[in-house]
Order: sequence, then C-alpha cells, then structure tokens
Amino acid sequence: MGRRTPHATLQMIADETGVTPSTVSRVLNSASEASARRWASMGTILRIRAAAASHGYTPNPQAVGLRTRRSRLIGVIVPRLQDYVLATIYEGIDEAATENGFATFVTNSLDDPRKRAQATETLLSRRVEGMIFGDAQFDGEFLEGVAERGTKFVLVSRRSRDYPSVTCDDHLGGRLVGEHLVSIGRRDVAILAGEPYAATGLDRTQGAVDALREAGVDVPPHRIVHGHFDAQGGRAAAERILDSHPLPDAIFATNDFAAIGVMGALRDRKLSMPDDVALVGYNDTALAAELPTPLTTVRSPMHEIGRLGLRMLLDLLQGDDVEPLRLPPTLVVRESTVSSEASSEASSETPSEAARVDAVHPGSGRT
Amino acid sequence: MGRRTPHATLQMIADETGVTPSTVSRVLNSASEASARRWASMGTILRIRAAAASHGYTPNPQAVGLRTRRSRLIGVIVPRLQDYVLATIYEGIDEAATENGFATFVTNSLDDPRKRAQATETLLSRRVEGMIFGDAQFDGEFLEGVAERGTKFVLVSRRSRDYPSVTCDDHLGGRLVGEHLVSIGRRDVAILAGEPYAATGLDRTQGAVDALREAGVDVPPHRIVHGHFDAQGGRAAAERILDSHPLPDAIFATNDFAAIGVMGALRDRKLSMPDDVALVGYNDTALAAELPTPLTTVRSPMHEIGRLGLRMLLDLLQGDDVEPLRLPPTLVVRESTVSSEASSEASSETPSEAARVDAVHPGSGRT
DNA sequence: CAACGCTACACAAAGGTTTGTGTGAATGGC
DNA sequence: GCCATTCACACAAACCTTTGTGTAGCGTTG
Repeated sequence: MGRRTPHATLQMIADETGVTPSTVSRVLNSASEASARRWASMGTILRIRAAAASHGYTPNPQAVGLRTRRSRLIGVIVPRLQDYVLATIYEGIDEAATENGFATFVTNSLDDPRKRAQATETLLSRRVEGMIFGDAQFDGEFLEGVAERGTKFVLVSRRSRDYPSVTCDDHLGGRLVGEHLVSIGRRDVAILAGEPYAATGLDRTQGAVDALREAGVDVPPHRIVHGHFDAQGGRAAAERILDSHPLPDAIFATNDFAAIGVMGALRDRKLSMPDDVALVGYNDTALAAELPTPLTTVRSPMHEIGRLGLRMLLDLLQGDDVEPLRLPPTLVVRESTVSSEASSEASSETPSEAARVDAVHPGSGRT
Repeated sequence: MGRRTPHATLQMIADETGVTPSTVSRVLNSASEASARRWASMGTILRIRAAAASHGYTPNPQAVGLRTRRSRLIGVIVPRLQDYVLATIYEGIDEAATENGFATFVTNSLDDPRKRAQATETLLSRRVEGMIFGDAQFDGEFLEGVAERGTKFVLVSRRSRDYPSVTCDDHLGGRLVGEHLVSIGRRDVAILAGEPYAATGLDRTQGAVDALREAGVDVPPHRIVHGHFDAQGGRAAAERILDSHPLPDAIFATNDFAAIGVMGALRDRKLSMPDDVALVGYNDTALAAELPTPLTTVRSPMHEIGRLGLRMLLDLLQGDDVEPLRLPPTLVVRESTVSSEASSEASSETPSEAARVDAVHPGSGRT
C-alpha cells in the first residue's frame, strides 16, 4: 500500500516467494487459475499473487516491449484536437484503446503535410504498432509512402482511395439534407463545401447535389464555395455567397461550426432564418440544439467512428483483412429550416426537449 | 530509404562499420562532432553516421527506457477533451512536450473520481515520469495520495491548494467583468458559476462579486447558480435565473459555451441582448467573435497555460522548486454587452474586424 | 630507451521481461 | 520394487541500450 519505491519487479516477488522470476511471470500471465497450475502448485500460485498484489506489481512496459517486440502503442494524427468533431472521434479511439490494453499518442497536423510527415516519424520512432489518421487528404500520396514501409494504419473521418477507413456515410448525409431542403420547398441552394482536400465535405456536397438534381433542382458551380471548417471560415464563405444575387433560399454548411459563422453573416444582413434562408449544418455538435436558433443538422456517429477505427486497426494488426466502413447518419430537423409554429407534424426527439422541433429522419438504409 | 525491416539496431550499425555497439552508441549520442572525437576517430565517426542515416536508425525507446530508467513520457488527465478549452490547453502541453523530446498520453476523467484514479493508475503503470491534471477538484483529497506516492505533477486550468499549477488569473478575470458591467450601468447581475468543485468558475465568480461590491453593487446568493460548463448547462441555469423576477440586467456566464446556452434561453423569452440583458462569457473561444451576437468575454491564454504547465513539470522533474503561476486575462468587449451603435469610443481590435466592436481591456496588472 | 599518456576502441554488465528447455522428486502402473 | 510419467520448478538466453572499465598500440618526453 504505502510504497514509495519506484516499482516492483518480478525479481522482487520471486525473492519474496522463493521461486524464480520466470515462474512468477508465468503465474501472473496466466489468465485462469487452471492454466496457472501448469506452472506452479496451488500454494505457490497464491503466494505469488499475494506478493504481487501487496507490492502493486505491474509489469514494466519497456521490458515487456523489448522482449515481446510489441509496444501496445498506437499513434493518432488529427488535423486539430481543438475541433470538436476530431476530439470526439479521438475520445472514441482512446476509449477503445484503453479497453484493449493499448495506449495512444495523439498529435495535430493542422493539415500541413510537413507536420504530418514529421509527426508520423516521431510516432514511428516511438515504436507505435499502428497509426490512425484523421487528416487524410482526398488525393494525397503521403499514405502511399506509409503503406510501402509496411506500417499498418486506418483512416477515420475522412476516407481516401481504398485505404481502410471508418467514416460517416457522408454522401448519404448530403442526400438527406438535399431531400429535406426539397421537401420544404427550397429551390436555390448554396453549399459550403469545406476544405477542398477533405473527403468529408466533398462527399456531403456531392450527396446533396445528387439528391437535389433528382428532384429537379440544379446547383450551379458558383453556389458551391470552399473554406475552412470553422465559424470564421463559415462566415467568410457565407459572405461571399450573400454578396451575390439573387440570394439563395437555403445554405447547407457541411459543418456545424461553419453554420454558426453563417448565422452571423445572416444576422449582419438582417436576413431571417428559416424564412429568408434555411440553414443546415453537419455533425449535430453539442451546440447545435442549444443555439439561439436551433440548427437543423446531420447527426454523425463520431464517437463510434473512433471506436470502430481502433478496432479495425487491431484487426489489421492481427493480420485480418478489413473493408472500409461507412456508418449511416441521421437528419435532425430543427428551427433553422422549419420554424416551430410551422411544424405541427414534427415529433419531438426526446421528452425533455419537447419545446423544440427535433425530428430525426433516419438514413434510408442505402449506402 | 526503402527499408521495410522493422527497425535498425546499434548492433546492425556496429557490424556494418566494424566497431562495437557501445562505440556506435557513444558517437551517435554525442551532440557535437568535437565530443564524438572523444570516442572514435574522425573516419569511424563518419562511417557510423552514414550507416545510421542510411538505415534511418532511431534508438529503441523501450531499450533506452529500460537502461536509463527514464521513459520521457508524461501523463495528462483532463475532464473532457471535447471541451474546447481543455483541448486547447492540451495542444499547448503536447506542443511543448514534443519540443522537449517527451511524448504524452491524454485521457478523459469526466470529473469522475473513480475514472480519475483508474486513469492515473494506468498511466503510472505505463511508467510516465510525471502527470498533468486539468481536472483538479478544488477541495479534493485525491492529489494528496498522488503526492504521497512521490509522483510529480502539476495542475493546469484549475488550481487546488498550493499544488504547483498554471492557471488563468480567474479572480482578476472576474473583476474585469464586474468592472465592465458596472461601467455600462448594470446593477443586477446574475452569475453562472459552473461546477461547484472547479476553481475556475469559483474564482471568476468571486472576482466579479468583489468588483461589483466595491462599486456598491451587491450580488445576493440567489443570483449565483451552479451548473455544467456547456451550452446545455448554461441554458438550464439561465432558465432558472430568468424564471425569477425581477429579471437581472446582466448575466455573467463563466464559460463561453454556457453563454451560448444563455443566448438560447434569452431568445426563447424574447429578451434582447444587450438591452434587456447584457451577457458576458469567459475564455474567448473561437466561436465568441463569430456568434450571431458577438460575445463579450474574457480572453484567457489557454495554449500558453498548457505550454507553461509542461515546462513547470519538467522543472519539477529536474528537482527545481516551482511556484504556482497565474497568467493575466484580458477583457474583450463585443456586442453582447455594448451594441454596435452605442459604442463609438470602443477601438476595434484588428483592422479586419473593424465592422464589430472588439475592444480589449488588458488586465490592470495586479494579481 | 624506458616510462608515460593518449587515442581509439573493446568488453561486460545491467535493466526487467518472456519463453524454450532442462531436471530432481514424487507419483503411478504392473 | 522398477520404469515411465508427471509435477513443480529452475536455468539461461534474448530483446537493445547505456556506461564503467579495460587495453593494445602508438607517440611523446626527458
């Protein structure tokens, strides 16, 4: 209990129980009592366990790693942890890693190729067993190099080529938005497509465009503008759109934070929501439901993406083959597209939120 | 270059250059050429370096750790990485750690004592050299146990007792808010004080109360309400406040996200900002300036807190004594307290933001 | 020219595990 | 009462570094 010695070792426990470190190791590493009996008598087992417990023994991971050549370490690179979406995905990764006896290192790349490469080197030099990238560029060649070196990795959030990845089905998410906008009678939709190198924004945009086209609504190129996935980027992009005329009657910001920026731009111009312009975000961030005007958005399973990403990497490390995974999103309708009075049919999502329109439209099942 | 063998070792380089691993080690570990000459001839040095470079040699950290008994690993525990503030602080920590050749493990505790204890054990079993806690409970006894075991640690964001910590001077931050509210004529201030166990919210609240009292404005206990530091918590707390009458003419939410929740509650009740109620947040989150109504808030040096927290831990590990550090905050005035027309005197913060009132009032220097 | 001091290395141990193999003693079969 | 198992361990090597100490060969000095 009240130990202040650095750490107990097998040798210490061996001395104390009168056996050799190897026996201690085998006993302590046996999952069941039955399997431990292969290596020691019942009495010895009990004594070893008692001694280990009293010292709070925990194997030295560096020694274990040296011997077994496994570090139980995973490297994670994200564009930026400040970003709620990536932070949530990382939480899922870390949670699953801990459950499986792994630990993770996480760093920002800021979507900068140099930083990304540098961080990868640093992590590899730390002997991580595999990598998770949350910052894949849609058409970048960086990952090719990583793969060639034999490093196992999976992508989360953004997909790229056919590399193993866990993402939201962003194309479907975009479709849901397109269908919703059509259903509320919008015919002139502008889209904030996010960074041009991120599959997330590109797929969401394409999904919306496809759904709108099927409904006879065309989205001309000048209605699609790129920008950063944050409030400032959203505001800037929205200002470019709102300076054109005629004004669109709907804006799909492919990210909730960008949508918040759009709200600011709308207010500056005294445009009302949803009457003048309907606004849709993406990700159903914790903020979306609590904004002054609650935001219609697409819920993506961020936490689950992280968890499954780690599981997929573990499968990969084990030698299994894996298939890219796309999890279905859900549309969450709120007042930024349907004003509370107008929507009598919308069922409330949870009893506690009965005051607001919060209707969930599940993905239609297709992928 | 095109290697796919796991990793080069000293032995491989030694074989290749015809010396022993020990010589390779000494040469490679010598910072300067001059000091390397202590161990080998110039020719040997060059051959060793060339071989190491061609193999992309990087020392095995587990072997190094085993031998030197230093892991160059730091454990970080935060309430929740999803929280923008803690994510930003962690970015600072990780940045400084990388610069100093350390790597960090970070986990959420969700402010749950059991998770905190568990996470600490896990990190210690990973042989971290020190810990950084971002989730200290103001009057908790958990840290006492950690200190007794001889584990070095520093606190960030929240302080507790006299443990080494790097925080924002939250009391001063609260004062700035109190003084500002008085200066715009508000006399009935409600405060969302956040979690009752977090020094951050407590200090901010106390600072505001002190400044207001000095100006002759009393803040009665029922005007101070606790709740979670997020939008939902802010909305809930605001609703409690706004159900009372008379209504306050100002609300100080000790966190920007809570302030966003307050905005929703205000809108629900058709209350205007800043006319009916002036609203102030805390932290100057990236969102604050971009909200439909830009938020007056207190800028805290989150990134710097992280960086300095890590440096302080390094000092501690080196055996130095350290003093708790409180970094000064700055008030940022925006339209949630001063409408754009009303403020002709307010100077704009940056040229690019000239459209909005963005006046910065530096901390008055006192601590 | 003997003694000495460098130079440029080599040797060996240690750090804590895991794991393949070896072994004396007790047990069982006949 | 003898041989073959089985039990309950011990022994030793290997994983990769770092670091204290040893040493052969050479040049210098007086």
